[in-house]
Amino acid sequence: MQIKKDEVRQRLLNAACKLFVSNGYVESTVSDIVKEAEVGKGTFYTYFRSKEEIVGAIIDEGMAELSEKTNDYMLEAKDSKKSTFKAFIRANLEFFSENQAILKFLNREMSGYASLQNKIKVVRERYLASLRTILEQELHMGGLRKDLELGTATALLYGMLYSSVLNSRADYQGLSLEKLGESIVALFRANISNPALA
Amino acid sequence: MQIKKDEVRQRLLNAACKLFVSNGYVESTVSDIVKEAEVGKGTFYTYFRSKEEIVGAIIDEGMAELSEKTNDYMLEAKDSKKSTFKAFIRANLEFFSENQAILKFLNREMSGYASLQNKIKVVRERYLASLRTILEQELHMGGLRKDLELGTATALLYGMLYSSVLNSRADYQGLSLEKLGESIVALFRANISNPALA
Amino acid sequence: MQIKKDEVRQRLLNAACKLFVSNGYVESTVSDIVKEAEVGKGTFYTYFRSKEEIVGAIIDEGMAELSEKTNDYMLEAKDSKKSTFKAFIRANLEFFSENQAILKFLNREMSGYASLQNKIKVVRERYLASLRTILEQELHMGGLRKDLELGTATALLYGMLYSSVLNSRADYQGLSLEKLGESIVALFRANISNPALA
Amino acid sequence: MQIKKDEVRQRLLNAACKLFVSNGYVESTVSDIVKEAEVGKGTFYTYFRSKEEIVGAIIDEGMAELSEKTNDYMLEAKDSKKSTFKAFIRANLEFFSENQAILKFLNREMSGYASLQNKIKVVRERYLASLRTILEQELHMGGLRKDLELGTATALLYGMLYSSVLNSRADYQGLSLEKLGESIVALFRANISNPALA
DNA sequence: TATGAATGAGGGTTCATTCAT
DNA sequence: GATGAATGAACCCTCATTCAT
Repeated sequence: MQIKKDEVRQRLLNAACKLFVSNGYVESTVSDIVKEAEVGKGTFYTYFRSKEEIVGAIIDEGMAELSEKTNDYMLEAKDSKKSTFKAFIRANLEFFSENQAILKFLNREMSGYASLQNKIKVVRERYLASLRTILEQELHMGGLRKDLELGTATALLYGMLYSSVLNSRADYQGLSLEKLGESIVALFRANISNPALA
Repeated sequence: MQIKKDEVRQRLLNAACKLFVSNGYVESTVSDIVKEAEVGKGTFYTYFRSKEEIVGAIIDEGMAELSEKTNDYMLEAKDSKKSTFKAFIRANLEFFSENQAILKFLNREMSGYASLQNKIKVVRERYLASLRTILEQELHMGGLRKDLELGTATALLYGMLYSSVLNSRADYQGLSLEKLGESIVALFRANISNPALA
Repeated sequence: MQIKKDEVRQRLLNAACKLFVSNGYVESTVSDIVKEAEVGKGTFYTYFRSKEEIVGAIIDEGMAELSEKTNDYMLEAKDSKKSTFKAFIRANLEFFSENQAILKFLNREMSGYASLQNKIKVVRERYLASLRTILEQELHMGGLRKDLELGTATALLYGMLYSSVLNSRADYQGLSLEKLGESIVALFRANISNPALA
Repeated sequence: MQIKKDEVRQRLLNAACKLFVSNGYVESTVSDIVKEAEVGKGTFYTYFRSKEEIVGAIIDEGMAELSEKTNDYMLEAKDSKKSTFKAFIRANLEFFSENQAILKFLNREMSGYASLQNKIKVVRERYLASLRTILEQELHMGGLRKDLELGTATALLYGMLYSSVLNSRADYQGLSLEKLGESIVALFRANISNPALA
């Protein structure tokens, strides 16, 4: 019964995610979701108190996955004594690329639904903290230029990653994740040609 | 008559913009807009054929203003023989800062309303072209590091400007536009320690 | 001024009639009417108190014309000592044929607008009275079968004329007014087996 | 469940029919219909996709019923070796009297609603065909005067039935369906003086 | 627990009518 | 008198949510 219950919940979650991503939150009705999930309409309300609540659940799921992956990448980088910064950037771009749709959806709909605002804010702050941490580490290892204040650097890194994901497919088809990652790292590197700053 | 007419139109435009920004497009009803604009409900349809149309009008107005300002800044920079790049970055940050709300709205809602998609895409492409142009000019003047491909640089610059605006107020209250602008320029400069380019 | 005033009134009347006939009453807006009449919207209300009132005016105009024609026909028939009955039937069919469009409109929309009901009822009663009169005359002249009560006969005659108009063009293209008129007369004639009357 | 479902549907159908007849299609709002049917507003759209669709349903249901009744009457008349013509006329008058709405629809009270035009046209043609058939049968049996062409007779019969019903209630309260039916039959009879056919 | 018919608040939009110019 | 911008009541319809089964 527990198994069955969770299976239905997951079906609803998947259906909602799929529809939200392709049609947007407002244009995806509860009727659409239960039809996609192949359950009765009333069943939706057995698992989620409201349509808004299921978005929260989707975010939670996504962030859990992101968190897990990020940790994996960082551990892996540490183990292999590689640049955690470069690895992190690359890992994030890849993750975002894989989850582009849901990220676009979250970005798109983050305002306008008061009850979602807080959740999304928390999520972003957590993500920014992880960016800051990795920049801090890299700074300590001497790999970064020193003319940037950490907060500023974090914000700019966030912006680059963020827009890379949101716009990449549509506008910069020529840009590979590889190239983007390298360019971002390069921008933060002290100065590759100037040994005094390297 | 003409004056009165445009005044009402402008009131509706302002009201819609304000509400779209704070509540989102879907959550802002025509009833809300006319209440905010202090006109009758039917009056909305004297000036705009539909709720969707007013969004188009908002974008048009905003882009006209942006275009005008950008041209002004570039001319001014050329006249004073200053770095057009630095001036441009600063000008854009300022403009975005002043029009943060509408930019947030546009970013947020660009999907999900098919009829708006095209307009927004065009607008973004125009903006990206202007970024590319300014980077190209700076590159010719030897002020930019040469390890970045132009397309990549454009994308990253866009990302930085973009997220700076979207997130600055809420999350990085400490960051002044001044500092942000300088940091962005610095990231793209060939060599920060070279006083000639500073 | 009087002339001008009436000209505008007539333009509105014609425009309304044309639009009502082709699009129906509900689907013809006051905006449409004033556009067709090439006057300002407010002008409509200088000449008619409401949209409903203009329908009344159209009916009045039509009935005045019908009344005039009917009288002419009856006088003519009396003068030439012909069967006023046959002449009347024929005259009515012709008149209906010429005014088919507006009659269809009136028939179509006669219900549903309380304020029109009365006017149309009066008009129909006046018309029925004229039918009754002509049948009465014919009866006195011995030209009609005697197994029909006058009221019934009037109602049935009305029905035949009525549906002839409403359906003729669309459904019975083969039926000439000539044939229809003769058939109707024949039905009411005293005895078909009487060759003299056939 | 099935029973309940159809009961609500039928309540809506009855309410709509009643209101359409008394107020017309345009003046009968969905709100009116659901109020009359004593269901919630949304319930209307559980059973009918639109206000227009319920008209189609009314026509379909009505015509099915008419068809059934007509067949019954004709069979019964045949069995009892009575005049099928007389029975048919009487049956139609009775049915239309009870189902005035159908007749109004048949006569396109609702023109201007393109999607209904076709349905109504088809229905009317089918009905006219049935009138023609019954006249043909009667003709073969020698019960009808022979000076009428079949098409003309059909059109005239339609007109008599039509206006008898539509106008009887309002205008000729004195005329019973009985009397009307007899008069119509008489008009078409070969020879009224023949007591055997009277 | 699962269901889906029932619900009604609220949405965008239309249009007859008014009234200041 | 002529105008058309302004108006808001009323329309049809949607959909998140409830609840009896």
